[in-house]
Amino acid sequence: MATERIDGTLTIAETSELTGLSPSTLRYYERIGLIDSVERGPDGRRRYQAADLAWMAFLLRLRTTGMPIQGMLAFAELRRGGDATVRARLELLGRHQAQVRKQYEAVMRSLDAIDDKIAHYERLVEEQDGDSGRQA
Amino acid sequence: MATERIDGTLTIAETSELTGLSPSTLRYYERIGLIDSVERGPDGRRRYQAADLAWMAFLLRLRTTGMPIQGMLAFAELRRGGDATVRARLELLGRHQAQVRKQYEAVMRSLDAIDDKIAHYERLVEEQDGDSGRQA
DNA sequence: GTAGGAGTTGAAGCGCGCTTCAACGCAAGG
DNA sequence: CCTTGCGTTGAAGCGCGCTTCAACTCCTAC
Repeated sequence: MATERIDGTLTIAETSELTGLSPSTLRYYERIGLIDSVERGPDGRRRYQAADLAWMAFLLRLRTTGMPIQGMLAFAELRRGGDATVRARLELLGRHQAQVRKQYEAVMRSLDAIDDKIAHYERLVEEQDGDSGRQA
Repeated sequence: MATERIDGTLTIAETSELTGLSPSTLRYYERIGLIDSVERGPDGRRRYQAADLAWMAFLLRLRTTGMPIQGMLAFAELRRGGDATVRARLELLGRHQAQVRKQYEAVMRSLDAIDDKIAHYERLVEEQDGDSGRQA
């Protein structure tokens, strides 16, 4: 960290480093309302707080599990609605989870089938190796 | 099946029905070389054979596990190369599988974290319910 | 004063994976 | 003959999730 600030805030570059999101993506997420408008320093530049980082970490988990931006946006909007929306958020997450698990099962079934294909190819390769002496 | 054909071939509509791929997608896949050029009836229309269906089923498994079209295309091209490419195909599939498993570990970790969030919200909801008598 | 580096904005662009469109062909049925 | 339905083609369009670009503003160091 080149310029350590006395408050715990981070520049966009540092936040980018920590989250793995590019500065452009950070600005993009803010623009579309996925991240609440970030505080600015006296120079007009963004200063990310710990709370922002925590929220982004959560967003990243949603993204990792395949939630589309529209879904994350819906969650972000509920969050802005405060305590009254807790139940709705719970439902949103629950539905997402069920969906992820369902998809995961489909993926695993396909992966098993691919396994079979691999086994098939392995037999082929063995035959080729075995034949190499006998063939022309 | 409205018009059963004496050979076992299928129209594009029937193939679409069976695979879940739209006719447009079937044509698109053929155009980009993901599916080998399909035989035509005397009227110039596509007639899908059993072998085509089997290949598509395999492609769908690759797609379900998140392989991008470029990857499937690479596999399709190897397949056209015949027996000589069996080892390369094996490696391609192996790399893909390792990647899928790795990614799904990340997904599962995120899902666990989301579980925690859900548990957190559930506690909140209980508190709200419990407080409803005591609060204004 | 001036150059460099990090940041800002709005708008345009891009790669992916299809989907849609427009114009046409062909065979069967009324 | 003419409509209906299913198919064909090449080209354009689209939604998603960013990324890139151009023009500008600050601050710091020299």
